[in-house]
Amino acid sequence: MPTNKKSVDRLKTIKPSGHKDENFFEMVYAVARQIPKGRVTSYGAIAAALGAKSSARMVGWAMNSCRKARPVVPAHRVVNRNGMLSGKHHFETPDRMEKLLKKEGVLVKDDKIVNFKNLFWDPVEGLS
DNA sequence: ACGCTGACTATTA
DNA sequence: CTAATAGCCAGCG
Repeated sequence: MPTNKKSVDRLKTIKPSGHKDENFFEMVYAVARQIPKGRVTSYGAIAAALGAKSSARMVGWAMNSCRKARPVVPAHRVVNRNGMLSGKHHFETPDRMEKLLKKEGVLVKDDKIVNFKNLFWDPVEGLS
């Protein structure tokens, strides 16, 4: 899959074990875990950071498996490009995501993150 | 092996 | 402005 060299190298620094793309999920998790508390990012942004710009869907799929991920993955900080909580129905309870976000100071209105533009965290910038 | 599904997105109408 | 479309690719029946 993916492999934007720069991004991958940077990720290896964070999560050294990279050699194969089986780690795609792990890489996604690695990025997700870097999201600062109270900030959010998008599936596409993560995908782009991994060099898989057009595979945002796989990032979402990775999130699907994040329940069993070892260190906890803050999946609630990952939303779609419009700042909408498209994945809330995949949590234990539909209101889980929203609650976690509010707990971190992120306001949510109509399944959409308020002031999303300012709260958005770009993985590429964040990891640089 | 095949086709459908989807926590996405960018593009076109 | 909204709606349909087409890439995307790992699971699952």
